[in-house]
Amino acid sequence: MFIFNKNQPNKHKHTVTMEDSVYSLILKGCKLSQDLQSNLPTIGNQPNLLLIACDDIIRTFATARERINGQVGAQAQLPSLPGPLFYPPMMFPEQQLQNIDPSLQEWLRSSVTQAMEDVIQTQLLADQRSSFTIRDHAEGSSSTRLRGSGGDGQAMDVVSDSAVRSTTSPPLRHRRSENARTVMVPAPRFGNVEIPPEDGYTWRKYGQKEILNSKYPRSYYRCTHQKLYQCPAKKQVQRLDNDPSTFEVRYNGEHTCHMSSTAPSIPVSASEITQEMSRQAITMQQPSPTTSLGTWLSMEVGAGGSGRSSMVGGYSGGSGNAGAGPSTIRCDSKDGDQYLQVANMADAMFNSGSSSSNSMEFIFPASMDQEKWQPEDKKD
DNA sequence: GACATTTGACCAGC
DNA sequence: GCTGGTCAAATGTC
Repeated sequence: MFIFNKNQPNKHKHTVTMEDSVYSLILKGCKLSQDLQSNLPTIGNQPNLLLIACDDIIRTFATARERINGQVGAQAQLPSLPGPLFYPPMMFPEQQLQNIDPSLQEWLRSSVTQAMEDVIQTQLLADQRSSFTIRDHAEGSSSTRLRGSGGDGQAMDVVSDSAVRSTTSPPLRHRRSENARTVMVPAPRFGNVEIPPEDGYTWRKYGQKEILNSKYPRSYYRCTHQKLYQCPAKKQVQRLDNDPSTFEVRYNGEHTCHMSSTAPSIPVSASEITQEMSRQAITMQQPSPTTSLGTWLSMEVGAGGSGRSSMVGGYSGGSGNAGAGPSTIRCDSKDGDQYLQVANMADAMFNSGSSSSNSMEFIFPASMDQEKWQPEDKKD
């Protein structure tokens, strides 16, 4: 992989110009976002100004995207990529990072995470107004079956308890919470397919039970912070007899742990999972304010890809494994690496779902071990 | 040592 | 008494 070297400005002049332009555009977009955030208190109630600011940001990233796409099209075809989640950890070359305004770095570190959570909250509100909401068991609609789409392109159904019972389980007799919510979650296509995808909260398994007339056992989880914050949230996970590739995940109790100032601040309800999965799976032809730029970029850059999107942040099991997919994906195209990195950076910034801290690590790793950045052909 | 999972035992609703 | 849900000791992992 070619690394931009300020000390040799004439070397690889053309490449540097082109790539530097893409990087500059993305950094400009970041700067515009930073400006917008700082100006929010004053222009937050002025839709026209907000629109202009958002358009500028979108236009900047769209231009970057066009250049990336143009360069990719003129070069060797990049390998097929399943989606942002499965990208190998990407870092900007250290020299590139040094070119980033320190204040911008700091903003990216500290603000983007909060901004993304704000976006999620906003989308949640919109979600709650839309028809794509989960039905509480108490509502008791036996015909409720809402179809979303899983992070890897698979469908995810949200069904009421009664609907689940009528199709997959014997009649329930007792101890079912009136506020229980059931989500049908597809098993990951990669990695540990025995466990349903990460939903943003950390759970501790406290039991497993063979269920009568069911081929698969039911696992019982409670919130990891139950003791610390008296968080009552629980969930039960069971594979469907007639569709082993689908998990029935039943949520009982609301998370209260995120209300604590020291507790995780990512409120993920079942409807958020639904919303996030559907958002990830949207096939985007044009960027829009609601478009996940990273996904959009990566889908375009990953020419010949499967078109499969994925949950950013991925599945992380209790053992600390990261990602449900292949742990590494080799990119044979040296030049392609840099475009993937650009896409990954954008993805980490705008498509990060629940693992925002990891996303920031993507962009600004705590330890900039340059050896890790060695191109494949320079390792060993 | 802290925290997670596993698994047999126990409790309680039906 | 059957069954689902939970407890808690044993065990594993980092």
